[in-house]
Amino acid sequence: MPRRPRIAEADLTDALVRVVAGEGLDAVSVRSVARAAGVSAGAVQYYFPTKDALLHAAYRRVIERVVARAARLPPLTRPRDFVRALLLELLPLDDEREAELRVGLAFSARSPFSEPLAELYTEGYRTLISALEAGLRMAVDQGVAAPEVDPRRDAVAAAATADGLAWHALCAPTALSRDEIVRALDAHLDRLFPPAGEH
Amino acid sequence: MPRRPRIAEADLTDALVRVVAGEGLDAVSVRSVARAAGVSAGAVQYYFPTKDALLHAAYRRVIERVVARAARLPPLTRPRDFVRALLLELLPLDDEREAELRVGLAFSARSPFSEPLAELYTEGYRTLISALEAGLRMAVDQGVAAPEVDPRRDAVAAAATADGLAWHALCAPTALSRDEIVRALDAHLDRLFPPAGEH
DNA sequence: TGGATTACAATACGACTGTATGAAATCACA
DNA sequence: TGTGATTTCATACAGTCGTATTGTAATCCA
Repeated sequence: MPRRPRIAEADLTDALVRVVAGEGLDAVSVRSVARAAGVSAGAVQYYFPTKDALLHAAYRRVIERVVARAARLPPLTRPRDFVRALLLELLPLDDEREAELRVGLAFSARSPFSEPLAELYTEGYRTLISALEAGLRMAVDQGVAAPEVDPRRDAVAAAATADGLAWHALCAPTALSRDEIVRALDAHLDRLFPPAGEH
Repeated sequence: MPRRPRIAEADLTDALVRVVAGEGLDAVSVRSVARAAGVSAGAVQYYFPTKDALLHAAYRRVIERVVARAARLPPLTRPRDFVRALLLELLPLDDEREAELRVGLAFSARSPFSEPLAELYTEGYRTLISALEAGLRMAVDQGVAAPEVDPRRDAVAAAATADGLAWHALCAPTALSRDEIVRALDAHLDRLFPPAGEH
C-alpha cells in the first residue's frame, strides 16, 4: 500500500473519541476503534503499539481541543466576560460539547487509577485555573471584583462550580436543564462581580 | 452446604465496591468480585444472575450509604452549619470518603451510557438538592442568607461547587490539596451566608 | 431417616480481548 | 521497470469475559 500514509494518527484518536462519546470508554477496543476509523486493526497497531498508547494520545487530543477553543476566545476585555466565556466553555450547552464532556468525564473517572491519565488531567486543570486566576486578578486590579475575592481560591471554586454543573447536567439531565446550569453559573458570577453597587 | 446462607448479597456488592475503589470499574468482573468476596464465581451468579444486576445493586448500595450518612448528621440547627456539613460530606477529606468518591465518580461516568445507572444517579441528585434547598430556604426565612439567594438555584450551584471540588481533588490531587478545597467551599458559603453585616 | 430443597462449586462454551507475526500492497526512486 | 522501503491487512494465539450447565454438600420437612 501507499508509501504516503492513507491514515494519520489523528484519524485514529478521533475515531476513539467517537466511540467513547457514543458508547462509553468500555466500548473502546482496538477493533472497535479500527472499525470506527474504517481501517483494519492491524493499521491501528502500526501507529500505536499498545492500546494504552492510543488511549493516552486520544485523551491528550481531547484536552488540546478544549484548550485550543479556550485560546480562540475573544481577547480579555472586561474580566467578567472573559471569566464567563471561559466557564461557559465547560458546560454542555450544545450537543457537540455534551459529547466532548462525556468523553472527558469518562477519561477523568479513570485518572485516579492511571498515573499517565492523572498527569494529563492535572496539566489541563492547572491551565484552566491559571487562566481563571488571571481573569480574577485583573478584576481585582480594576476594582470590579467583590471585595473579598481571592483570585487563586475563587478560581478553584469557580472552576469547580462550572465543572460540577456540567457533571450534574450530564448524569442527571432529567433533573437539571441547560437553562438552569447557566442561571446557577451566573448567580455565582454575580457574587464574584457584583452587578450593581456593592458593600 | 448450609441451607442457611453463608454469604449475603451485601457481601458481594461490598466486594464489588472494594474492587472499584482499588482498581477501578474496569477491573470488575464476576470472577474478580468473587475473589474479593472469598467465594466462587458460581456463588455470585446464584445471587445475581447477570453482571449488570450486580453492578446496579452495588451502585444502589453506595448511594444508600451516602444518604444514610447524611441522614445521620446532627439536626438542622443553624442553616449554615447544616448546609456546610452536608457539603463537606461530599468532599474527599479522609481516605474512606476518597475511596467512596472514586467509586461514585466511576459509576457516574458510566451513567450517561446506561439508563438504569442514570436513574439511580438522578434520584440521589434530587435528594441532595432537596436537602440543600431546604437548608437555604430556612436561611432565607431566618434572614441569615444573602439578599439575592434563590434556594433552588443556589442549591444547584452549591452542590455543583462541592462535587466539582471533590472531582478536581480526586483527579488532580497534586494540584489541589484537601485544605484548599475546604477553603474554596467556605468562600462559597461565606457568599451565601454573609459572615459580618451585609448590604 | 429419607427425599426435597437450598446454597453453593466446578466446569464448559462461545465471544471477545490485546498483541505478535507474516504476507500483501503500494509508493519513491534507481 | 524493477527494487526496496513503507504501510496496511489478515491471521493466529493465549487469555479473559459473561453466562449456562451440571454436580454436590448441607440443611429442612416429613
